[in-house]
Amino acid sequence: MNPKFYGLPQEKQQSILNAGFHVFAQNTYKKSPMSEIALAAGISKALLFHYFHNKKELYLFLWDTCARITVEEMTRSGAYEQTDLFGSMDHGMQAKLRLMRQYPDIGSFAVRAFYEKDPEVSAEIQKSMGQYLQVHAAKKLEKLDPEDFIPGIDLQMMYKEMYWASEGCLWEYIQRGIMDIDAMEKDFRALLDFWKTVYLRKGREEAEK
Amino acid sequence: MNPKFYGLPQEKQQSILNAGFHVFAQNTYKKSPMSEIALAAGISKALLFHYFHNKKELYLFLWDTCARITVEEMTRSGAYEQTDLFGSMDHGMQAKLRLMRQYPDIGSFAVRAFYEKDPEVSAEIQKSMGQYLQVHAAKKLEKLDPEDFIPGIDLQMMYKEMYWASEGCLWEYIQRGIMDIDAMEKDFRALLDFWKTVYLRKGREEAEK
DNA sequence: CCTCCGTTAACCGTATCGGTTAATACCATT
DNA sequence: AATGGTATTAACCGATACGGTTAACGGAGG
Repeated sequence: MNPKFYGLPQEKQQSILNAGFHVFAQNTYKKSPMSEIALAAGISKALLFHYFHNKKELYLFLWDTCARITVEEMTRSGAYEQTDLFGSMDHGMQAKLRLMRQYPDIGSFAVRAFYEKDPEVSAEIQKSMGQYLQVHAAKKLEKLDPEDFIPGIDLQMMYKEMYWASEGCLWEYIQRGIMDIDAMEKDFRALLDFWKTVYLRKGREEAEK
Repeated sequence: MNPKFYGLPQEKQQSILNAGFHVFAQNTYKKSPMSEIALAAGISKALLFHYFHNKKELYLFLWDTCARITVEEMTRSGAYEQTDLFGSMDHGMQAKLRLMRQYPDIGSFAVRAFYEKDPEVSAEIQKSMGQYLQVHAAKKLEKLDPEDFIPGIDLQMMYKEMYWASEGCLWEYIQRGIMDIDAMEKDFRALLDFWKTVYLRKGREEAEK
């Protein structure tokens, strides 16, 4: 990959990244044409090939960038430090939303790339994704104090359920293709508040009044 | 569309449908080649063109079939008659699972087709989807008796949350591409049970013991 | 006027597309 | 064995789209 790419104005860099995320998110690797990416980025195909010597290189660069900025944003948001469950979910989602504001298609791209089957890229994707996802769920659960929650609740199930609900909410927007981040934030806030009144002992007591 | 298609053995018909669902679910309409569908269905491209005169016809046929069998399965499962909320969700998901067992990619196809932008098909998709989704949520909520649920709960939010969670759970499987329907059913059952203990007044009382 | 450099139009060889055609393979009837 | 019909396909067609290259354009600095 041509280092001159980093010399580009930030804005141009982002529009190229976003064009790549967008096109690769919609179709298979093989069926995502470089010409389409160049068009979406507002540059010529030749120039795109000037910055990235071939399609594979661009694809893997996008993948690495995607992983890098996600981890960056996550740590910067402090999502990993938070001890309070809802607090850390809040920070995490905050980070995700900030990301999606800058790179609307980064989520869809990440999922597609992760499950991409094309032998030209799949191996390297799988190899490099070590840190990228999860692991945190289990550790997060251990630290929870059951006393904070309503009696008898299955905390693991609760966590899984919350995760699915936020993913489901996210996907509703992603699929629709309308990236209204503000609306997403509102929805997610509502979810968090709802969970607090339902799952937290304290929340329950207040709601019953 | 050639009526001889219905003369085919059920098994062959399904394999063609599934091939279509699969390929069209993975890529845009324009970038989903007929040859690939034929290959996946185990027939020649020429024969596929014998049953469906052109790509557009096959696509719209798949869409109609998708809508038809979904409604069929839903009504057959009795999901629409049920008055109890969890009961109707149970029946509904049961129907969905049965569908996905027969047509693993029908879900992904439906979503993609619904949001397809290609002018060659998008208009007709939008036109014909009248009954296909929603409407039921609002009516279902009106019939709920707040006395059955824990006091102070926002029923609309609860419903939305449950919907998102099941969608999120579903998508996790769909995205992964491994259609382990039995595992999905188990997960969904667990969700339902969890919700009952958390949201239902009766469930809460039992759990607190 | 020259040179450098970001940028692109135009090009190249090849692969793939939607769709057709003419010929096969198959099978029941005579 | 010859016949006729039907299911199925290999081979083909013109058009287009692909990844990647090249030669040239245009503007800024000297």
